[in-house]
Amino acid sequence: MSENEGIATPPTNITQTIERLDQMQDELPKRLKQCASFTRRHLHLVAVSTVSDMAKASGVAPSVYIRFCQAIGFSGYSEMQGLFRVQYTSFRPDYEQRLAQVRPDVAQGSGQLLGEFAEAGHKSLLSLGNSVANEGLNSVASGLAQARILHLLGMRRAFAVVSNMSYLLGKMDVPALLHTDVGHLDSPPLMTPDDALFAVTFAPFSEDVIQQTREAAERGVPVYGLSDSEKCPLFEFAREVLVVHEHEVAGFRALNASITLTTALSVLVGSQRRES
Amino acid sequence: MSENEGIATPPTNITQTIERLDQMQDELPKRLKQCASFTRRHLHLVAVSTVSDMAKASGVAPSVYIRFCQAIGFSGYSEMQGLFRVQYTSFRPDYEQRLAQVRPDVAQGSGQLLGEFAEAGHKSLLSLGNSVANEGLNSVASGLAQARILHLLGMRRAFAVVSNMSYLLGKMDVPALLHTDVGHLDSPPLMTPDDALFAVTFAPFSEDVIQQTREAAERGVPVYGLSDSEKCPLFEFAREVLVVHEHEVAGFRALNASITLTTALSVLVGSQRRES
DNA sequence: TCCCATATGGAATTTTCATTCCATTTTTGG
DNA sequence: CCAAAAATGGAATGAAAATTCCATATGGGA
Repeated sequence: MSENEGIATPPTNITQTIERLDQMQDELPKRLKQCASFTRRHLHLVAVSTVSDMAKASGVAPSVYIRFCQAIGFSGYSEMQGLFRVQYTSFRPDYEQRLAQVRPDVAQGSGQLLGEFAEAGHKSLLSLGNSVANEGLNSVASGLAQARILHLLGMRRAFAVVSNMSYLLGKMDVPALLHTDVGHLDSPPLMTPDDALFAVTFAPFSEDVIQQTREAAERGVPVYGLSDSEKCPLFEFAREVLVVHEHEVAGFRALNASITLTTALSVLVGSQRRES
Repeated sequence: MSENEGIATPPTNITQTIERLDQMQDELPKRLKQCASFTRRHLHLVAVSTVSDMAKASGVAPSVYIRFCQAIGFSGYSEMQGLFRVQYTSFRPDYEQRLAQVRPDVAQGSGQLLGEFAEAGHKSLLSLGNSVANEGLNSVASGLAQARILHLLGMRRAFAVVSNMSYLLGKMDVPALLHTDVGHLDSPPLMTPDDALFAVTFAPFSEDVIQQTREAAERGVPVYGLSDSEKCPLFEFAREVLVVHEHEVAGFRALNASITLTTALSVLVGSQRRES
């Protein structure tokens, strides 16, 4: 009988749960095996789902799913769910009470620091939604979509942004050229008025990027840009400049808004190109 | 009275929820403000907690917390929780089939698309808070901080991530080397057991990166990594692997969680180095 | 083929949780 | 300092979820 079999020792962490899942996979009856299989593939759902949800998704009755939890060693679904919830939270009501009062601005530990950056990320994404950028996004996209070759230019902090664009555009078969050799002489001749240049530069603005972009504009190349300031020199000669604001933590800025905006932009360019 | 005040329109996504939270912060009574404050800083807990949990953590009675949810515009806690839970359920059976027909979204317009990417960004940052990654962050940071030279490796989508790290670390005078020549022979000899290698690879995993990393590990180089899957081959030979989940829009993923995590990581490494 | 052990699904029960209600406290305006 | 309005916390209620129970189905061995 199932009463006195295995010494129902409940797994104490996710790792143990996975191990037991894998090891019992074979010796379980059909329906219970379904539970094991689905659960193994969707572990993350346990924390936020009810038994009926998990049962339905596994293709079994709720009671069966509970029996499955017990077969694994838990007393029931609740205990298993508790394990997954704790794993997600690391949170102690009693201790947190204090923190609820005051908002510490300075990062202290690492968890703290990651939290601060996540918070800054949320803020950056929020201002992205409010920003004027949205309006210009479409026209920048169509400007870039018409280019024979799309040149991407960005240094220092901006380099990650353009290299991400380069990857995305390449994936969508948009001819894009990531310039890594700013300052060299071989780049300008590559660009023609049939092309387009997308330059990214954040304050303090890279002189190389500005110079290169200015020259391209003077040669008749359509220039578009992304910056974090209205005072960016790009405004002087670019057809359109998108502006994002990245919130900072301890003097450092992540690239959430820039990456998100340029990812959307790249996808737009890709889809506009496909249409024509 | 509270009956006819505010046009109880419930927020329909994370973005709106955060906005409303920020905007109402001031005009709320004391206890409700506590709820807003705590919730704002622990958004990721909503999906996996009960009202009593959230109430206790905010330092208020459960009934108060529910009143807070209603002040925000929700009908109650359940509705609010539902909003935060759906982010986990995005690949349930029903939704899995939709993957094919996501394309049409792109055609809808740029504002739409940007908004979707921003929303996906919020979700990614939330799961970053939930992720087990946090725990390992510290140990990865100290592992990397001890390296003589920190080697950075990542291709395709991951390249933007490591190039951003390269910039940040350079700015903090941490000796970091961004490998752009994966597959060439000159790289391996550069790495010694005194160094450390940080590799980033997302599914489907780049064979070059895996190969290069494996060789380094076999040569005694401490290896750490970042991936978006528990099945990443890096787990076989890395000392520690951080895992993030990026939400996608129309089959494309922005890098919010990855960039945020690695930015925090870089800053941690920088500050740990400065201490020694 | 028949019997027994085991597995299964749905209904019944119990527990937990969300929500509302109300008495008490606190704040606001005069 | 008082009255009226709002806010608060705890107890009561209602809803939903977890768990158990039991009648039925299924499969393996005689």
